[in-house]
Amino acid sequence: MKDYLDGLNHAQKDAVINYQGPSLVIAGAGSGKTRVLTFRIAHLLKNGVKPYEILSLTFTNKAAKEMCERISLIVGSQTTKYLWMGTFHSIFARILRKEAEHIGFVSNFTIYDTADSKNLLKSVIKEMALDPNVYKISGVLSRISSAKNDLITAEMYQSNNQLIAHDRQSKMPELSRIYKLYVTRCRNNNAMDFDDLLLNTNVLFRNKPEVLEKYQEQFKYILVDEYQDTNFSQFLIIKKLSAKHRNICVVGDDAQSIYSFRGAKIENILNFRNDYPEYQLFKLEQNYRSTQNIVNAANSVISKNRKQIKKDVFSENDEGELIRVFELYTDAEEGYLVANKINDLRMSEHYHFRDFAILYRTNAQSRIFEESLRKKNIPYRIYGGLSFYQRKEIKDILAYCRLVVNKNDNEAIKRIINYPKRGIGDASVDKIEEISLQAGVSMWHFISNIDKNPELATSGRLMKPLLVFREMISSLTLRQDEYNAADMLIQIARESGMLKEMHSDQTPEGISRYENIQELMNAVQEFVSTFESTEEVPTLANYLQNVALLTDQDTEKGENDVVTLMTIHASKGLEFKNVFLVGMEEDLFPGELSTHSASDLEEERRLFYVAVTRAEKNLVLSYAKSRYKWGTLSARKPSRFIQEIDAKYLDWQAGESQNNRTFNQSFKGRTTIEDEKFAEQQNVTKQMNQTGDLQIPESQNSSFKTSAKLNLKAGDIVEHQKFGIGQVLQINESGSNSVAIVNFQNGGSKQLLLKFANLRVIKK
DNA sequence: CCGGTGTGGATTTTT
DNA sequence: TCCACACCGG
Repeated sequence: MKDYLDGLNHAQKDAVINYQGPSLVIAGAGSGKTRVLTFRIAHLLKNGVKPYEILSLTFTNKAAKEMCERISLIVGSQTTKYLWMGTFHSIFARILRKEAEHIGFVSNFTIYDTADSKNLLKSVIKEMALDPNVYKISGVLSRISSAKNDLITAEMYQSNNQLIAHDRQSKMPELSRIYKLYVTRCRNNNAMDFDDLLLNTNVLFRNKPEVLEKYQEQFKYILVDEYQDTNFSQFLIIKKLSAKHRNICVVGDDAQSIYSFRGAKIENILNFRNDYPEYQLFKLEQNYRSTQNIVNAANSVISKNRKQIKKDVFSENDEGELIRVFELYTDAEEGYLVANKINDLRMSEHYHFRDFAILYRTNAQSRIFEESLRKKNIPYRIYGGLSFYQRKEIKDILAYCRLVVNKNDNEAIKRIINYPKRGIGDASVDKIEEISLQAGVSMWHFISNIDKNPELATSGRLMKPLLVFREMISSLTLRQDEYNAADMLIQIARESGMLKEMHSDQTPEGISRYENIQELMNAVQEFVSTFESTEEVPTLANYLQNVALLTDQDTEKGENDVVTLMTIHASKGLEFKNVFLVGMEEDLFPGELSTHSASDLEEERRLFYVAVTRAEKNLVLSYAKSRYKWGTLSARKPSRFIQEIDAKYLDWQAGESQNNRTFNQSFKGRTTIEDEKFAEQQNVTKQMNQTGDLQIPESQNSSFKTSAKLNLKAGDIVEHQKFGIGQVLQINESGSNSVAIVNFQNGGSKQLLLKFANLRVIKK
């Protein structure tokens, strides 16, 4: 008996040691899925399989990294280093770079993220002189994306009568041509979008059987995590790669398939038995995470779905508390309740803030909870929103890097040719693009030859800045292999003028931008340092290779003790001692979505299941009987899914304080709570208390947007959207701009350019 | 380069 | 209703 297997239960162990042939591991929520996956790989390695013969695919970098670390603990990091472990996109990007010439790309191709794709698509639609109100960027892009995920190339699209008919019916007959031109432009730019990484891998394997064979031979064992979330394109890659050895292990839970809107096909996991008839089935059914009540309640909901693989998830933990359902009158009341409950539980059970999560269906729902948490001085962190790599300043500086590495990247050049401003205006950029497109060359090619064709410079004024720009980029390009990525980044930041631009901007936004650049530099420095013991050189090109595939979660900082707010989608795979599932009204969640087919309903039910199974100890469901949406207050009903939970697991409670509180249902304003405590808060003299904290009453009519006309004076208390509460120390008038120096509660004093500041006045 | 005005869109989003 | 954006005029 090998000791490293001892900690596994029977089912887990079975799934680990039977590693030959196709395996389907159905892993119920909280059943130790990652454990099985890591131990299975470790077990393969212990049984003499070479690390480079193992291909292990995940959906997030975080999952890959975590798994790698856990395997290292068993077999050592020298071995795991050679595993092919990563996200679908990063692994196949790696293969595509290696084999780029087989499909007509250059190895240094740029990976376009969604924003890049949108920009490109925008200019395609403009180029084709189509009405952008008819051809909406996001709609068109999602059509193209789903075509790609179904492996329908532009050529196939064109000759697919059904699709063409559909487009004609939806009044977008040009979609097929847009798709084609978009693909052409990507190719011209030597760029691939996310979907291309998968599509082109399929194309590569289809067109070059000898290449496919090479990888089929190499990857003797293939493992796929979260198999229920794979799309058709991913499915086919796996199928092709595993065709030779047929040692494929897929792990997942059909009950947690919640990404169909992104092309995920639950059928992939449901039909595994048909694709690999000789498969072995392993079911992990013991849930180690949650109390019996939570597990049983979750089961009672998901059992109503038709499309599913039968399993019997159970818990041997304590029976636990009943699930509490709170019916409240308004969202403000809901926020108040959640904040109160967090404090109560924290006091009575000694939980940390990080033991709490507030989960909701859509990001927009977070606001009311932010407010209520802030009022009670409960620290929190919102996940979602703009990711680090999506920030303008980061995208800008990376665009410089991209251009240095890939001269065909027109999207990059357009982004930074006049940033910081150097006198090459929009009209000139359009002209340059037009001429170079007609000439069939990249914009960079045109610019770098501008002195040979001076007559092409649209105006004499343009020549000089173009030459300066060319000189800067050329000079950086020459250096790119001499210096490492970190040094290059600094040089780019300096020589482009970006650093200067950032530095001179002393608004809080400007300061934060500067800090972001700094943070990027740290990340690059870290990347460089991982190369220390290797012979490879951490060039800028190397760094750029996967940067588009990084997301915010990968740069996660050390975890603070804070309450977590996120969407249910984002919570997948995580667990919390106490979960508040809020906004559980029918129209938000769900049943009455605009499109409600039977399978949509089932997916919503799975989403609900995912949410419920995040909780370990306490689960609170809440909904408001009335809620503002788009400015209108209307009556709400509880989500049908609450009723679908077997009633014996529920503890219904009306608004907690009906005894000592009266509810104002006249709905004037959003606050309808009128209890002593709250009234007290309203009357609190708005000043700093001993600890320097502020007790802030909800101000009724002030909003964040009228900052330009605030007329602040020293001594005023203000609230900034990002920086929180502070007191104005001083106002400086400089020309037409007023600058306030504000002392913020947390984060010291900052200068605010009032024009830009998202301020509201708390007290004059 | 700005500020004012008009318009359209308002699920979820691991890559 | 509330936000981001495109557009226009000074």
